[in-house]
Amino acid sequence: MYRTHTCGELRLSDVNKNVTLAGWVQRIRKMGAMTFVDLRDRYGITQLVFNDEHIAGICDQANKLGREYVLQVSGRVDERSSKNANLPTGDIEVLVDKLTVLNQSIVPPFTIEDNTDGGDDLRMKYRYLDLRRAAVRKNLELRHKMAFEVRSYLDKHGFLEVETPVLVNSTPEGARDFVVPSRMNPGQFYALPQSPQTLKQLLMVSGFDRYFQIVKCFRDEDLRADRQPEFTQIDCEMSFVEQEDILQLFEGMAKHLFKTIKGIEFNEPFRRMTWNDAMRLYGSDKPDLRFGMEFVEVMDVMQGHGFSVFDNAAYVGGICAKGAATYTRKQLDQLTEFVKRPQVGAKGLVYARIEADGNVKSSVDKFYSQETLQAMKAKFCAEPGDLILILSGDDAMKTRKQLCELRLEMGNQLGLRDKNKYECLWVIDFPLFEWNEEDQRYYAMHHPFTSPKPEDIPLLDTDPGKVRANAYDMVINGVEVGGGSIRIHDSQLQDKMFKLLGFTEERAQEQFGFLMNAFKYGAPPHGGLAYGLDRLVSLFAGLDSIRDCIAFPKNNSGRDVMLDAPSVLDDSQLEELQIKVDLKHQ
RNA sequence: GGUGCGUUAGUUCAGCUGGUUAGAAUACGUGCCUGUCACGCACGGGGUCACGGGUUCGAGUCCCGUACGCACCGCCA
Repeated sequence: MYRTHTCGELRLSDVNKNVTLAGWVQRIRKMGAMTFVDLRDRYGITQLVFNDEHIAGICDQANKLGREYVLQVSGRVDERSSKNANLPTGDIEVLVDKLTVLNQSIVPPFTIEDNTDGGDDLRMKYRYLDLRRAAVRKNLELRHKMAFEVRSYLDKHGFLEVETPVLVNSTPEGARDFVVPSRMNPGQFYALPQSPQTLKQLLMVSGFDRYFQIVKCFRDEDLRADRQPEFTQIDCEMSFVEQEDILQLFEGMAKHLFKTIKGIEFNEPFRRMTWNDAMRLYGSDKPDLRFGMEFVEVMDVMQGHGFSVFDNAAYVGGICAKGAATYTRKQLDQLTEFVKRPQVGAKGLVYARIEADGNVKSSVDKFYSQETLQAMKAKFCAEPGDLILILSGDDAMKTRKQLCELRLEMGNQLGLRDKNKYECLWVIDFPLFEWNEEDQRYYAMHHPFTSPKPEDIPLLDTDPGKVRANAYDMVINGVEVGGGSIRIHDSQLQDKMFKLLGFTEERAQEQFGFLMNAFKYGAPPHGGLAYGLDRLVSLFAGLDSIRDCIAFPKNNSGRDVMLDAPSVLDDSQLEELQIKVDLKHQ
C-alpha cells in the first residue's frame, strides 16, 4: 500500500497515528539539523518534519530532495507547536521515520504554486505541470461537479443520454467544418459536428422524447478568450413541448446548478426580454444586467439645433453614468479614444456633466441652450453628479453596438460588474433571418431548422426580415450560456425555409435529405437547447477565459502547444489517403 | 483578412532623449541555521536582448519586414 492517507485529510484528531503519505515536494525549508517539506497531492498539502534528533541522519536524506520529487513517507502525526491557519492541515505535521524517493524530477520551468511565476504560454506548454496547481485543479473539479449535477437534474426529469457520431458530414451553412479524410473512401471527407443538431432531431422522430448529451462540438473559426475550436455542449432536445415548457425546464436546470454548486437560490423567475428590446436598450443580444445604464434615445431633443453631427444622424442616444461627473478631462478624452478605436468605430463622443446646482455642462454647449440641455437631462432622469455620454451615427444598429461597448466599459470602470453577482435573463423572439449585405441574401440567424412564430408565417412571403422565431438564448452577466429553438417538424414549412435561404431543391435534398425524409414518417413537434459547458463553468468560477476550465486547451491560433498539434502528415500517410498537399499561399 | 499590445537571465519584469562591463526579483547551486510555512543570512553560476534587414561613429533602445504570444474586430447557422 502506497499510502494510508492523502495530503489533505489529516487533522488534530489524527495526532499520534502512524501514517504513510505519498505526493510531490512543493517546497523545502532547511533549518540546519531539521528540515521541513511541504508534500502535495490532489487533496492538499501536509508539512513533513525531518529531525536528526528523531532519526539521526534523516535530514541529510531530506536535504537531497528537490522540487517535484515524488515521495513516500511514513511517520507519526504530531500537533504543531506553531500552527498555520492558512492550511486545512495546518494544525498537524508528520514527523518522518522513513523516506522513500519514488521518483526524481528535473527543475520545473515555473513554480508550481497558486501564485505561479509562469506566463500563460509556458503554462500551456507544460500543462501537465500547470494542472498540479490547486488553482487550475479546482476549475476541473468544479467542471466535474457541474457536469454531474446536470446529469442528475436531467436524469430526474426523464432525459436519456444518447451518444451521436463524431464522424458526420459537412454542412454548408454556419461555421466552417473540421474535416477528416476517409481512407476507405478516397477523396471523400467526414466532417466533425458543429453540434449534433440534426441527429438529435432524428432522435425525436425515433421517439426518444427527452434526449441530452454532454458532447464535444467543433468549429473551425478564429478563437477568442471565450471560444475554442472544440468545446463542450450540454445538448438537449424534447418532443411534444412548446417554448414555455423548455424555458421552464432549463431555467430549472440553471437554478439547480446555482443552488447545488454555489448555494445561490433564485426565488423569482428569470427576467425575459425580447430581442428587439435588448437591442434597443442595450445594443446587444446578450446584455449584462448586473447594472442598468439603459440607452436613452434623444433625437427629438437634440436634433434641429444646428449641431450637424447630430442633425444628420440616424441615431442619437446615450447612457447616464451615475456619479461619474467627477470624471476629469483626461478620463473623458480616454473614453473618446476608447470609442474611436477601430474595434468600436465611433467618430466621437459627446458628454455632459450634471453639476451640483443642476446645470448641465456639455462638450457641445455652444449649440444648445441650457433649456434644451435640461430637457435632455430630464430624458435621462439624470441628477447632480451624473455624467451623460452620447453617441450618434448614420447606422442606428451600428451606433447602438458602439454604445453597448461604451456601456460595458463604464460598467467596468465604475465597478458595476461584480463577479459574485449573477443576473440571469432569457432573450426571446429573435428574428428568424439575418440579411447579409455582401451576399444579398437572408441567412438563418439561429439555424435553418428554427420555426417561425405561427402568427408571423404570413410575413415569410412579404417581409422575411420581420419574421420572429421561436428562438431563445439564456444570458448570464452578459455571457450567452445557452440557446435553442422550437424546430420545424413540418416538411412543407421546412422546404419553404430552405427556399428562402437560397437552397435549390436538389441541394436541400442532398444536404438534408435524410432529415426531410425522416420528417415524412411522423415527426413530433419538438425543440430544445444547448448550453455551453465551458462558458457556464468559467462563469461559475469567475474566470476571464474558458481556457482555464479546460484541461488541455488550444491557444489563440488553434494550436495545442503541448502536443504541437496540428502537424504535417508523413508522406506514407498522405499516400494511403491519396491526398496531395499543395499549399497555395506561401 | 484586419487593429492594438508584447517578445531582454530557467521565470516574471525594469532598462528614460541611442553611448563603456545589460539590471532587479524569483528560481537554481554551495555554505550556515532546530520551529519554518513567501523562513532567514552569505556567496555563486546564469543573457545570440525573438529573427532578418536598415539608419548611425555607435542600436536592447529608432525605422521596416518576418515569426510567435495575448486581446479585440471580421468570422462564430
